[in-house]
Amino acid sequence: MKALIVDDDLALADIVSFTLRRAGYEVIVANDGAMALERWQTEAPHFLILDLNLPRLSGLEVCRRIRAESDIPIIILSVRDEDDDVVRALQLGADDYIVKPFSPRQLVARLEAVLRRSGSDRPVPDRFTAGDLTLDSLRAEIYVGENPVGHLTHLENQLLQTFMLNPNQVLPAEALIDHVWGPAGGDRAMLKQLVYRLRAKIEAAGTQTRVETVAGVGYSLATGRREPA
Amino acid sequence: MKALIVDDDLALADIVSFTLRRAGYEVIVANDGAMALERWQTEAPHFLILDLNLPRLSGLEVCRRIRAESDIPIIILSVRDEDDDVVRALQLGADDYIVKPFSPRQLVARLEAVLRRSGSDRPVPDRFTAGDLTLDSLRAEIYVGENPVGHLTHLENQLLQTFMLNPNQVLPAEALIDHVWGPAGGDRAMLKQLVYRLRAKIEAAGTQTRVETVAGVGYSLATGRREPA
DNA sequence: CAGCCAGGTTATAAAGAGGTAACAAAAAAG
DNA sequence: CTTTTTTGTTACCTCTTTATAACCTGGCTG
Repeated sequence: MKALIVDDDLALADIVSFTLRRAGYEVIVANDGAMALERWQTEAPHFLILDLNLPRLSGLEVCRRIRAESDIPIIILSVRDEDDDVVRALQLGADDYIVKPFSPRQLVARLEAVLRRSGSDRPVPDRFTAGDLTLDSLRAEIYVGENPVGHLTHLENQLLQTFMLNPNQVLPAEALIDHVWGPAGGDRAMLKQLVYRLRAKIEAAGTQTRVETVAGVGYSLATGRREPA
Repeated sequence: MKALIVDDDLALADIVSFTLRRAGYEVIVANDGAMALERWQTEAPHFLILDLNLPRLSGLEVCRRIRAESDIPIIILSVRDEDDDVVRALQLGADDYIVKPFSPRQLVARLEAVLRRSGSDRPVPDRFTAGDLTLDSLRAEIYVGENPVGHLTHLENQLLQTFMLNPNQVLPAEALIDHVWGPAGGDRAMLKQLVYRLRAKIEAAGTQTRVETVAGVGYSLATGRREPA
């Protein structure tokens, strides 16, 4: 997820930049209004952290112009905390208004609240791939390439999903049982049975990917490629 | 648009209440946490203004419980302005956090920013189309092309509308129940029945569009066209 | 070599999900 | 206040999914 930080105070921009990077975002910086618009166009960031007091083009104006064309989340970060400023910025379409000096933790929390609400936060991934096999965990459907080749039951879906989150790794039986049935929900006999049925389905699908047995320990999803060291 | 204000300080609740009413909102008040949940259930407000420091059930707990069942906008209004409090509230799913004493103008501006972002401000359009089937949700009338081909009941209308807002997507049973009956309002048996009745009507209408079952998950409205990747 | 695991296979039973239908309660219409 | 429509409830049936048990196999150990 890519952030565009707009601030003419380089030290400030650095702090914000550092904060967001640490929170796991990619960061681009612009130092004035005109540059902000340009970067916004060329870089297509996912959201903006915008100072109001900018050379060349005011923050409010930047906000207005971007809002005219895009619905991207915009968070204002400003020294001014007059009611008028806040209200005007929000009315122009900003999503939040934070007054400097700001708390990094709060900035991130507020940002994530806005992202959550805007729907641009990463939705829980519902599609997994291992080797040539793909699982659509929402539909519980498996594919080889583009072709649907089979339908899984709840438990099979759950199990394959666990495998795909840890491909080419040996997963102890206990861990698998926990992931599929939850704690105190399953036993080895049930897992054995489930593995058997899952194997039948993915073998019928005609894929390289297999569930391998690791005697005495558990199972592992082999993608056919060499396992990374 | 209906607000639920939750605050044990009656004077404060009155001020907020007055502010929102003047801004054109309908207002309901609750004075403690338990009452808040009850009112939320019975009154189905469009958003919450929530104090944190409540008798009987803390504001955070109210927030958590409501978030477990609903996506309704929640704005926290609290005297506490510790970073920890703000961050925790936002992480629990609150949309904004305003510190008392608050500015009425700013409260309204922030509220409206959240409502805008949450999409609850734009009126639901009253005409939907999916494939060759059209729904006039105001009249609860369905058409194939220009010809009216059937009349739906309230619930059927609600359900089809939900489908048409997300065509060709798998909608989990829970989500459908929520949209049709609201939180804590329906169960699978009722949904099953409702789907059965809706299917009868749209099948009788002679359309390509169908409600498909996704076993173990929910349903999906299939328009007959290829689904977008 | 006999016996005993662990794990694969097969079979069968229990549980559950979903479609259909009929009916009763509640709400709306007249 | 009666009649009609809508909604909720229950029951039944079928098909799928899941659990359980029995059996088979091959490797390992005493």
